Amino acid sequence: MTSRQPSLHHQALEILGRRIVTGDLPAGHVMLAESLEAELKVSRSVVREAVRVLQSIGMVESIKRVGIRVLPPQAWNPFDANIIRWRMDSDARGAQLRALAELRSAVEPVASELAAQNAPFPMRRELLQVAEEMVRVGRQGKMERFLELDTRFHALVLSGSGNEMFATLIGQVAETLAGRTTHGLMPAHPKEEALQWHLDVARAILDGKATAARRASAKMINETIEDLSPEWAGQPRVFVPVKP
Amino acid sequence: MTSRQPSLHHQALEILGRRIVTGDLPAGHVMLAESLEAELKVSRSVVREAVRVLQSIGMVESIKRVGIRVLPPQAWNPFDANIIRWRMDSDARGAQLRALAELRSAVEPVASELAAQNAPFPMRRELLQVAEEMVRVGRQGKMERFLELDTRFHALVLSGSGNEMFATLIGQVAETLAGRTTHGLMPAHPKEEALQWHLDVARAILDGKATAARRASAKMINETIEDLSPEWAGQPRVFVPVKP
DNA sequence: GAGTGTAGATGCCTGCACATATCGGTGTCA
DNA sequence: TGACACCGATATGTGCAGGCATCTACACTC
Repeated sequence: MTSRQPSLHHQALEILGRRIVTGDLPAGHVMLAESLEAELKVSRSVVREAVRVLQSIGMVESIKRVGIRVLPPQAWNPFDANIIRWRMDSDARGAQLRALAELRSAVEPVASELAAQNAPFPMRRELLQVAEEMVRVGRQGKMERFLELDTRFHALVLSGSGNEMFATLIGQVAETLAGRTTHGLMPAHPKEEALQWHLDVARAILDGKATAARRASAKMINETIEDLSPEWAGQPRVFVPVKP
Repeated sequence: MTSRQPSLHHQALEILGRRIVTGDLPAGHVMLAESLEAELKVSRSVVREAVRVLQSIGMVESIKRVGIRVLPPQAWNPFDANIIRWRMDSDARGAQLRALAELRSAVEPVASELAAQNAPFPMRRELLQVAEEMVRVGRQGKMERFLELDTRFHALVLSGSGNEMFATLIGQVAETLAGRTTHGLMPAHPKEEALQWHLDVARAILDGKATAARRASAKMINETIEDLSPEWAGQPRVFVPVKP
C-alpha cells in the first residue's frame, strides 16, 4: 500500500519529523548538524537535505553559529501531507481528525455548489451513477464495494468543483472514509437517510441546482461528522495568538 | 518586507520553482542533476537540496537512472506557500486568486461558527472592539488604518476557530486584503453594509450565536468575493481526473 | 519471450574553504 | 563603579569538489 521508500533521506526525514510532532524534540530545542549525523548514523548530505525539507514545511529553522532550532506547531504547515500523517500517528491524532473534519465540513458544501455550476457533464453523469449504485450496494450490505463508491463519490465532487485546492483534499477524505470502516465505526448497512443524501447531492449537481447541492451536501457532511466526533472528544483546542 | 534570504539554496529553489510554475519546465520534462549544476552555476549539494524541497511539495520526482522529472500541476501541493507565491507572480495569478477566494468563502463562515462556539473570551471582546473601530475609521475614510483593522478582524476569526488549518490561512487572507487596496479595488469609503456585516459577525461570536455568526460571515464573504471576481474573470477551470 | 550484462544516473559519503552570528574581553565614558 | 561600544576569537551553517556505491532502464543474447 504505502510505497516503500527506504532511502536514507526518507528515513531521516521520518525520524526527525515524528520526533518533533510527538514533542520528543520540543519547540525551541536546538540541534547541531554534527550531532544529528552521529545520532541518525548518516552523512552530512542526508541530514542537510532532511533539514531543508523540514525547513520548507516550517518545522525547523537553521541559523548560523546556533544550529537547527525546532519551531512551535503554529509555524508548521498543517496542509503538508507528511505533517498530517505524522500527527495521525501521534497523540494529536484526535485533533488532526477534528481539523480535517471541520475543513471538510467547510469545503464540501462549497465544492458541491461549484460542481453544480462548473463540473463537466460526464462527471455529473458518473456522480449520479455512483450514487445510484451506492444505494443498491448499501442496501445489500456490501460494505467493501460501498466504501469504494463512497470514496469515488466524494472525489468526483471535490474534483468537479474545478478548484485545485479542494481537489487535493481527496486523499484526506479517502483516508477518513477508509478509517471509518477499519475502525468499525460503520454500521452493517448504511443509513437509508445517508443513501438519500448522496442521491440528492448528485441530482442537484446534475441539474445545475447550486444552492440545493450545497444544502444537501452540508446536511450529509454534518451528519457524518457527528458520527465521527467521538474520535476526538475532549481534545483541547489550540488558539494561536494573532501576531501584530 | 519580504525577508532577504540570499542563500544559494534559496535562489536555486526560486529559479526552479518559478520555471516549473510558468511552464518553462513543463510536466514530464526530465533534467539531470549535472546539467542543473552547470545551468544554475552551483554545486551538487545546492541542487540536491533544492530538488529535495521541490520533491516534498510534489513538483518533481527523482528517479534513479532517469533523472529529475517535472510532475504535472495536479501533483503539486496547492497549499504550499512557495507554490502560491510563484503562481501569484505567473499567468496563473487569476486562477490562484479564485482558488483562494473560494477556499475563503468555504472556510470563513465555518470559522465564524466555530469561533462563536469555542473562541476564548478575550478574543471575542477584541473582535467586537476591532469591528467598532472599523466602523469609525471607515466612515472617516482612513483606509490605511481600516486595512490594518480588517486584517486583524479576519485573523481573529480564523484563529478564534481553534482550527489550526483555518488559522494558517491568515497570511493568505491578509495578502488578499492588502492586494485589494494596492490594486485600487477599494472605494474611498467602505460600504456601510460591509461595516454592518463586520459588526454582525463580531456580535454573534461574542454572544455565542453560532448559526447567526455563520450566516453573517457568509454574507460578508460572498459580497467581497463578488467585488474581487473581475480579477479572475475568464480564467479556465481545471478538472483533475479522479484516479481509480 | 525470458534472462542477463552494462552503461548511466541518483544516492551517499568525505574533506575542505568560506561566511557569519554569537560570545567574551577590553577600553572608554559617565 | 557601572554601562556601553567596539573588536577579535570561535563555533557553526553554507557551499564546493570529488569519489564510490547502488540501482535500473535498456539493449543484447539465447
